[in-house]
Amino acid sequence: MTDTVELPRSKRAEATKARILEAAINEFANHGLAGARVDEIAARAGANKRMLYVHFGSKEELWLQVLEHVYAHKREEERALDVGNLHPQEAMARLVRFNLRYTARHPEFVTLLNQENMHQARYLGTSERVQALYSPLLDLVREVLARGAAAGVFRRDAEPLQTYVTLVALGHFYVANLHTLSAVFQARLSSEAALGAREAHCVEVLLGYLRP
Amino acid sequence: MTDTVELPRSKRAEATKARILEAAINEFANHGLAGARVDEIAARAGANKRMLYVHFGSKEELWLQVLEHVYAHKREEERALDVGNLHPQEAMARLVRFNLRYTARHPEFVTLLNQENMHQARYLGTSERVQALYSPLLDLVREVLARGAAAGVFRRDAEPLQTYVTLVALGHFYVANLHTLSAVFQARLSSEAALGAREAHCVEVLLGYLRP
Amino acid sequence: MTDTVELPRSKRAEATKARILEAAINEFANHGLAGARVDEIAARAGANKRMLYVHFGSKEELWLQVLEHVYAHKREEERALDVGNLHPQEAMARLVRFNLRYTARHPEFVTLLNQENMHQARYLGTSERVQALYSPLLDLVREVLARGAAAGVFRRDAEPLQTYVTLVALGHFYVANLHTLSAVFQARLSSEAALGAREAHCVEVLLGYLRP
Amino acid sequence: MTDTVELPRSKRAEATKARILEAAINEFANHGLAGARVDEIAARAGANKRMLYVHFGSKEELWLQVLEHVYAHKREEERALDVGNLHPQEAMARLVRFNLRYTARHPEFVTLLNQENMHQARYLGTSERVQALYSPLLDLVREVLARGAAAGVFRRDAEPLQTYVTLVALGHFYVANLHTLSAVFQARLSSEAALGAREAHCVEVLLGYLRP
DNA sequence: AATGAATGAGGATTCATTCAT
DNA sequence: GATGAATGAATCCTCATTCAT
Repeated sequence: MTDTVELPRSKRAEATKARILEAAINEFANHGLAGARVDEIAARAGANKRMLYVHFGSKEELWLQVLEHVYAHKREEERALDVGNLHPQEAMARLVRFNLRYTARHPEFVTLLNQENMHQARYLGTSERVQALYSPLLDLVREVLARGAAAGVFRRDAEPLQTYVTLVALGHFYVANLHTLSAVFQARLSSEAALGAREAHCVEVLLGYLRP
Repeated sequence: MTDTVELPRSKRAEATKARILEAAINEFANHGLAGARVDEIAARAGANKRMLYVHFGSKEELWLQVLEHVYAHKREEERALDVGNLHPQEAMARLVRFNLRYTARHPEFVTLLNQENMHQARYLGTSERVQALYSPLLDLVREVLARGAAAGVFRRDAEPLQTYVTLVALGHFYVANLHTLSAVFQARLSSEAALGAREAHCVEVLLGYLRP
Repeated sequence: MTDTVELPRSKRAEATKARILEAAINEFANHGLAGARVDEIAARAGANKRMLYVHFGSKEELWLQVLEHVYAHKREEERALDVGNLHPQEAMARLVRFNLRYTARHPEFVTLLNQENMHQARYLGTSERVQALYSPLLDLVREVLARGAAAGVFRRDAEPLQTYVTLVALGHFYVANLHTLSAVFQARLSSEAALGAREAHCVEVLLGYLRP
Repeated sequence: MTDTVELPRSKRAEATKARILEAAINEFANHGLAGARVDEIAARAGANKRMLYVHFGSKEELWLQVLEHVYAHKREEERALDVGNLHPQEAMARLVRFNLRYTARHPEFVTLLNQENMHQARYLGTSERVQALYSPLLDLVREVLARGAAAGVFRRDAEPLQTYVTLVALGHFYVANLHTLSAVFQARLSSEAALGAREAHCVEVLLGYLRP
């Protein structure tokens, strides 16, 4: 009996496809759509270049699937958040921390998004799964804001969408600009200490703003 | 001994170089370093491709000069800001608005920065003019924070660097993600109305946070 | 010791092979040897690509079998012609008409032949069934010419081979160049009317020439 | 003084383009559109592959230009024909011989035409120079037919277009099928003797048909 | 006999860069 | 300083063919 059980045929193909996607996320995140190399992706995936085309059709379609994948992944983690029985302020702090930490753990999300924005969302615009991109986090923000306002601990004029964008921005920007900020301020902002400090600050900002 | 006087290059050569830089900013902003085409830059500049190499040496060196140029441009406008005789809250609001509006007016700044971050600031890291990148805005933030704290209208625990980063993030993120946000929320966030609303919100967030 | 009796292959296998051949005729006729796609042939045949290799060995061998097949098919129809009891002139007219109509009904014959000529008959040259390619039509022409000459209704100096080639040429060329002729003369030469007119003309030419 | 005078710049580019076209005619004639290799064309032309794209844009556009070129070349030679002061029969014989000889001297014309027909004249169909393809030979045929009829040496019912097609077919088919005919009849039809015999026969056929 | 996955060589096309004038 | 032509290395993609069930 051995562990290296031969995968059933379709499973094996599925695995190849998954490895290619994984490698593509990496390559695209590091080099962008134009800078990424199809050969490199295949090589890193330990797959034949042809398979990339069998499974994804073209570099651009692969790009789209990568985008959809990282979006879906973040949405999934957001969906798993449960702040329903936390005090509004603690709940909001949790959301802020989650976002910052997720972004720091997944810098590829930031890079890919930025690239797609450079392309004016041309690819996402054609996605049929675009609706799946809608953020559960926005709903959570909305709900927590309402609870906080009702409880009198939050100001009543905070708009959910703006607040959501701000919340996301606080984490996203820091990660997105880690390198240039570090260069300009000659600091290692990616250290856990720096990240922790940033996290505390972001919570302060949002809760400070929301004070009634 | 001779002073290394700047040679009075022919006006025409200077103009050609300027046109190439201009075209490069555009091309790089729209397509990134890898996606940009040297032919296109030369064509748009109405210059011979060879001139690009005469003036800039290589595509990568041109990229670096573009980065330095857009950074310098923003710093220049920041330096022109004068909030010294404004009330701290009005001064801070002014800084927030300035940053958002500048970013909105210069989306290329955002795109280029994001690209450079993807490259882990490899090019800026080698820049000898990096010190010129240091932000006057940060000094302004520091000074206004101090004035506000002294006057008792701002909290005393706001760190200048964190506050500066937050201030910049609020504008930058919005512009950087205009397209994907628009796609996801099916809205035209680039309208003046939307931008105005965002501006008001950002001011609210920062001033709300800074309340003692 | 066993006789190498032809194994009664499964009916199913036989059918698969036939479908592949059919699909190959089409694909080769439309795209030529180099332009034809093995994947497409298999797909059109509703067969697995592997089967193509099992039954035919390679794309080139398949090409040869296709050639032999279409040649054999024409020869078969020629063999079925019976003009023995027709008056020489009517017999010759019949041969002309047959050839033109057959060619029009089987444009793939023309295309495949042309391709093979481009290849300088490299594949047919290696065929072991080449003798099967000898044309019964030539024998018919020879015989009718002889009868006509004997009867005094045909000139006596018409050489059978040249006459055969001319007869074939009259139909073949028209079909072979249908598209470019149509383009150049801006006419729809593939209509039944046009084909009928051409048929009448060809008969006129050959019988006119054969007048004593 | 040396003969290898350096060509003025644009002349040199022109020469490169011409060499590429020349090489392309050869490669396309021998291998067809799909079978031709761009690398091979460039190599044979002694040119860099890139130049092919600079001058022609793509393989398909090069194919079109090749077609237009060979057509134009034949039309030019046809235009140079002068049979106005020959006796109708001699004039017609001259046209037949010219066509057969031209075709034999330019087998690439036949191959290319056949290929384009296989593609259903897709490329010529998009040509803007299609009108240039109209055949002066057709006009000559028309004129000679009229003169012959008027002089009472030709039948009066010969249609010019049909007669033209027949005339062209007689030569074209022979050249087009030289290889398969040789294979089937085990003869060397490309010898001068065979060609001469074919020429005599073709003249006989046409003049025989045209007898009143 | 049949299948789906995989392969590696090769194909058209594009790129940043340099040469010759 | 400026130009048009040229270059060779890559880049994306495709193909006929084979492997492992």
